[in-house]
Amino acid sequence: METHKRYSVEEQIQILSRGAVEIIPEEELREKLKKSITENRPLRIKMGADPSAPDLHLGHTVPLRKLRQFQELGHEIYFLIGDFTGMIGDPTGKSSTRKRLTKEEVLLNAETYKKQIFKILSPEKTKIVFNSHWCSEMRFADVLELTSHYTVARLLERDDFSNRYKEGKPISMIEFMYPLVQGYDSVVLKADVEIGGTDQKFNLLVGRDLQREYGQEAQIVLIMPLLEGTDGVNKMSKSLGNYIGISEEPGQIFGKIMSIPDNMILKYFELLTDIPIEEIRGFEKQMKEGENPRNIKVILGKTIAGQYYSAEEGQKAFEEFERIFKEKGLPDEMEEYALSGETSLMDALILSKALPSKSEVRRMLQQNAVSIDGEKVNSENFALKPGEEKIIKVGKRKFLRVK
RNA sequence: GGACGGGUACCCGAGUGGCCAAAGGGGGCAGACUGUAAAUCUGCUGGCAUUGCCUUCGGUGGUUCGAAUCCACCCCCGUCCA
Repeated sequence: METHKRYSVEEQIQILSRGAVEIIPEEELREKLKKSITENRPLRIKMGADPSAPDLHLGHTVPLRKLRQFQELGHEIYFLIGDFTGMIGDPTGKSSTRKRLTKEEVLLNAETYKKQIFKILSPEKTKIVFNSHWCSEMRFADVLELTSHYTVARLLERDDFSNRYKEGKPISMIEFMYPLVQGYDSVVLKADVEIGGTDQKFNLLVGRDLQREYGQEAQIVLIMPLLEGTDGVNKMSKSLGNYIGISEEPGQIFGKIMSIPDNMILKYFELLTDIPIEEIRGFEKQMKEGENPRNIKVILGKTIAGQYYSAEEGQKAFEEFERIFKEKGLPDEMEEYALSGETSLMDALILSKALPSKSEVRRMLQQNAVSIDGEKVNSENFALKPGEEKIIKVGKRKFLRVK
């Protein structure tokens, strides 16, 4: 798509260090970039992904956006789907092995990945590779060869391992192998740079060592922070329910952005948008000078929702939001439920699946959380008649249109 | 192969015969206050039902008027010894 604008080494470094926690070592990255310019050869950038969880959220986009920057600078991306390492599971001490996905499952997940990562990456400059291709071909002798290049002492340097070792907790051989396998991927791919979250630092560094052992130039390790979720505390994850999915509706994305704690605003700008750093500094200054952080957050929400849809959609999401929460209005679209006859409020809420149980409905009524057309209601027997359109609101965010 | 410890509601965790739908904390939800922020305060947090019933404490059987609690067998997890 983009014709080759030439970026100088320093320009590249500046772009690439945005948001990065560490570049190990930065000097070597300079060397590589310099060589890449003089030899007119793109660098090979590697990032590994878990084969099992293809529902991407903003947290995943942090390293992906870094990959995109590399692409814009003319480099080549190797997006590695760890279908082989996936059956080990990155060591956490929780479970040492996971069930192996079938080929069909892996391919299916890969398709889902593609659909999502190409919202960020350009397909032309992305190669998708599977590490089972080379890993499952290895014979036992090859595996021994690999292990001969590393020592137990060095593997024990990993926090997770050393802690467990000290505490006398088990470390299974298979998970002990994990960093070696991941590092070996870098050898096979001849990676120049590998990108990963802070939790990946050890593994990525093993890659450097192994490449040297196999007579290659060591890869640069570029560490990106783990993004906190909407709670501002825990890293964003689906299981914690504090995530913002990139496939969610623009209104959802905007609303969720509005609910992040204030102290996350600048970080989100830096890691999730292309807004220039100087401008972000400007926001910081404004807030220090008393600007209501909410207004800055609105810009953030519009920008991010806009990135995955369009500026107009972002604007629309914002207006919708204003209407609902500021002016206590109603959203454009809401769940609908068609009455089949006169129905009590109780039954309508249950049948429409707005609430999961009758006890829950009673609780909500007791807590003054239910209103019909803006009037608080406390009786479960409130009669709803077909033909009379009414809007039921439960709590702050749940709307139901019955007719 | 052996010794010991453990499996309680979404999570952690108390409970060792009835007062247990099960303490406490976390999380979640709702209300107030706000900027759908943070902090704070209050309430709710198995299901059904107009104060009663049903299901739940790893599984299956048993003892008992009555069991999360006692007994038997089994399954699972962890630590240590071999």
